[in-house]
Amino acid sequence: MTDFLRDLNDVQREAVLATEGPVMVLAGAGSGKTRVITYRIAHLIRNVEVPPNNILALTFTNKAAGEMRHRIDGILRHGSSSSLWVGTFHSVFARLLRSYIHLIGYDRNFSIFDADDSKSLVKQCMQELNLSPDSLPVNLVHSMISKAKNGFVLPPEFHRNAGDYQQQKTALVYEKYVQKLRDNNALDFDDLLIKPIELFSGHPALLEQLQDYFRYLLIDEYQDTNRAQYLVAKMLSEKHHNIFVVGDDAQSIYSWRGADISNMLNFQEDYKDAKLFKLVDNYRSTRTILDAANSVIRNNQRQIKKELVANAGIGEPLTLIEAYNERREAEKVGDYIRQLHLSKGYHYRAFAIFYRTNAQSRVLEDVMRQNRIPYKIFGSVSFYKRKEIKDAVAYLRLVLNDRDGESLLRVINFPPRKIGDVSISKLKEFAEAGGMSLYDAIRRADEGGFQSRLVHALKEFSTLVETLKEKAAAGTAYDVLSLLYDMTSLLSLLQAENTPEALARCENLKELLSMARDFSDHNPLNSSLADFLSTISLASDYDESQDSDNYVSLMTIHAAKGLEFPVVFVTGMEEKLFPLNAYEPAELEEERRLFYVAITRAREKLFLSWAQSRYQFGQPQMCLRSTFINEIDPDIVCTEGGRRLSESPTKVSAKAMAGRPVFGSGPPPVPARPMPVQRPGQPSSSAATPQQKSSLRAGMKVHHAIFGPGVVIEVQGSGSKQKVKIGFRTAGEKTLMVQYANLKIV
DNA sequence: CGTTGATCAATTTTT
DNA sequence: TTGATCAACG
Repeated sequence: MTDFLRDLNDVQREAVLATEGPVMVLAGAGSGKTRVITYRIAHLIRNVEVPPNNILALTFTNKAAGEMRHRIDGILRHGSSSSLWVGTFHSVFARLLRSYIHLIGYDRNFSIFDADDSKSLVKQCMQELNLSPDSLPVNLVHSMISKAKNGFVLPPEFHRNAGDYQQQKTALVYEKYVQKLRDNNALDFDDLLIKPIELFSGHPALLEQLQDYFRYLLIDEYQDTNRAQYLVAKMLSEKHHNIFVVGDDAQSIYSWRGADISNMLNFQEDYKDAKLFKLVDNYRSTRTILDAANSVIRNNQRQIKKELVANAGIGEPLTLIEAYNERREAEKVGDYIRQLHLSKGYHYRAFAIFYRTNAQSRVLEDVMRQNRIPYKIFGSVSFYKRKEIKDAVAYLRLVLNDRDGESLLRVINFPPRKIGDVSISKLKEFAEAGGMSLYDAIRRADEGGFQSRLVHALKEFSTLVETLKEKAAAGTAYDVLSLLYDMTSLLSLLQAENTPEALARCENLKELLSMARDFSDHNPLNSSLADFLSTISLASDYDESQDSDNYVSLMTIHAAKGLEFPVVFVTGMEEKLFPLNAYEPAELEEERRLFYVAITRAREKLFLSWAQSRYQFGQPQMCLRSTFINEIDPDIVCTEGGRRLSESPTKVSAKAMAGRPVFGSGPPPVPARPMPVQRPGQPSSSAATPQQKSSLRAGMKVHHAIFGPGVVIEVQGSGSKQKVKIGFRTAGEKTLMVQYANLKIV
């Protein structure tokens, strides 16, 4: 009966069996965290005989939720996970809110605004409040509001606590923003966590009903919960106290998004009589890799002390790759991959290349392509963020919820139907004056005193939407979408453009259509437009499981959490890149946890690489090796030559050179090793131009690739920001940035 | 009303 | 370097 529990080690089993009361499992990297949580659920169902629908398991990604379901089905008989509540915080609460949100004055067909939508709403609020984005950047306001929401700080409290100018103004925007969301009958991502709290506080009977229903609450990646999530979990578990959380404080890497590691550190105070289990037996990595991880994380103050214990052999030392610049770095990584692939038989899928920032992926990608190494970049532009997809989805949202002004504005002139900014502002005024939503204003366009051409265009638009609404009432998402494509001739318009981009967009739209069809097929009971929209609003590309294709994986370290690879390259190990500008000790600690995550992804081999110089914002910058390298025991790190770091003669101590541009106005510093020979046919980098730059003088005759011949009138500034005003024979006067102008002196 | 060119800014981003 | 945004044109 309890056969499956034999797969667990002692601590894991105890954690699984402690089914009653609060439990926290501190699960180090690779210690079988998912295993514990899935086995516990299986145990609850099989042995404790808890009905599956009384179990709620919350994760952070859809992928993790899917994985969990899959593994539970593997332990129990297939399909037994179907009535379990397993999902992300966001998707589970979105689903609950569809049933109960009318209690707090929303319509059940609320739209879910993604980050772009909410940003544009913030922008709109700021415009209405006459706040210039120069003194108060939209992004800052948006992130302050989001942080406030994640911390469950509502507008009144935010207003009270607002200190400086920015906070005070943000408080005003925040109030307006909340009001506008309501007018749009929309929730942003953060609302999906906050609204349940508001709902439960105002409706204790409902809360109690749910407390009894979700008798067993399990939360994965607890170190990443923010205050709102903490509160909602606390509310749900208040009655029965069966809250089970799993996490690793050392892998908390989302504090900048409001994740609060205190939730984990204070668990035992928050939940009286909480049991604590520590999983430190690692089943993933070699001892050397774990030694490296342990020695790095030891430098953090704020943590629960634990050291991972290896079960695998000692393994090989880490390899430190030092390269002249980021291009060489990428080439070296490519060389190692090819060599390990050819001589040691590693599949391409065994390799992962990590980087701190997305910008670093470009060179790596170039080099992989040149070397014919199959690769895949994770987390580039999401499918759902593509313009054409957002446009099509906006139609669907509007059909479901015609108060959704964001969506309306997206599609009112898509495909183009001659309704421009001017018409839209007139329409807005009309709506404002009549206290209507924009869509109502459109429906009553003939009363607005608009030009008849505009009235006609608006009527046509509302007829389209109304027809789609009728379809939505009876049909599936697929039906609505295909009718939309038909009525707007979307696909043929794109095909007519006949550019590669237009055809790609066309393909994407077809893909969306087939997704809608799949969705209806797989969820015959919940295939309404609302269900489809919820699912895709809360989906991301990170959910894509790695299929069996054989490629090298390129991703940011954030995206790598939860994954593992036999061979890992951590690139860009440089000061100010990794750790990325850490102004406060807490930030440095988070960067260190990120490094810890990177290290612990590796099973067998770990390479760390850095470049002495790297282009940043188009400028080559001198780089210093990351201090994180020094935190690893030098006995377990080798240079490419095979020497232990501990035996290496020189330690770079070039603090004085920090941040200095490689090619400034003065003579270029001598590189530590000879410059690589410029390959023929390769575009020369800016290294070739400094002499020209500094030698430009007024009166010189120059030649420009586009504007042709001209004479220098004036030289402004120096160095990288140098500009030059040139009178061209044919093109007239122009002021150009010297570094990009590519001028030839005649 | 839609296109072009200048200007400016630039982490990480589970949902 | 890229990309996003906005003013000035056609």
